[in-house]
Amino acid sequence: MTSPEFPAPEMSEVQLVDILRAVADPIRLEIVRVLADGEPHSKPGDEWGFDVHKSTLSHHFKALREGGLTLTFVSGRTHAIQLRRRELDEKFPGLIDALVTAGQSPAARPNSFGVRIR
Amino acid sequence: MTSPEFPAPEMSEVQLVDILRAVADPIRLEIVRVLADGEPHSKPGDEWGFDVHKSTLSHHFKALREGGLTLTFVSGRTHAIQLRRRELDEKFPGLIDALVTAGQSPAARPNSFGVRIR
DNA sequence: TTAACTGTTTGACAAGTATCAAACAATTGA
DNA sequence: TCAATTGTTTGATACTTGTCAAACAGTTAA
Repeated sequence: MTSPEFPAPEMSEVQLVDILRAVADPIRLEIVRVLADGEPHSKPGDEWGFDVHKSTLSHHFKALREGGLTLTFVSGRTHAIQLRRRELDEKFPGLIDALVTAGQSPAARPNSFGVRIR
Repeated sequence: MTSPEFPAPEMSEVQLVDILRAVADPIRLEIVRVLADGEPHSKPGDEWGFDVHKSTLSHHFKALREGGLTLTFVSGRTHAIQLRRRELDEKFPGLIDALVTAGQSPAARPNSFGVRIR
């Protein structure tokens, strides 16, 4: 079963600065970029490829959740994490996109038609 | 005369995380929002309306400059600060816009940090 | 030259944070 | 029931950071 989420703030209480503090870390920023599709991702430490202890990774997941960026679902003894993409896009328009897009080559960036130049 | 800028990094060396760390502070975020027009602004502490010591404000200006967000110009005994808007928009499309646009209703904002001048 | 002005730099300090390691809790499988 | 699995929590530590206060440096005015 997928049930008791870990506590996360209401989006109405989330301030822009909270979001920025949460992503102002290389590891957490990379996590957000991976989660950008808005789908749930399982979070076994191994698959992320970060060279940090599992407790450190857990600390970062907590920072993202408490910063208002993600939700955590528990399913058996595994957990899943999901970016609150819809809520974030509504309250902070363009922010997640900017975080994901930044640094990519211009050709890889979506244009106004949502289509990539080939 | 307007001349010796303080040292600022080349935009090619600026990482997204540096930018995010620089704006992940209430005072610096507000400064960036004010500077968002890309024009030079004089920086006498009084006009910003923050309730911090002048040396603290100077520290924040330095953080923005070293983070790659701003340039500082010296003119006589006054200084001016300017957001590197064009460069930032090119390298991090939509980011500054998102920071300025994001969140609170315009009415709720002018001083959402509760800080005042001393 | 001397004093006032504008802002930076340095020093000190409290608070926050990224990290590892070990202990812990819940679940699943044998 | 017992052991393995998955991830969190707690404790310790080193590092970073936001802040004030005081000293400093360059410029302008008297």
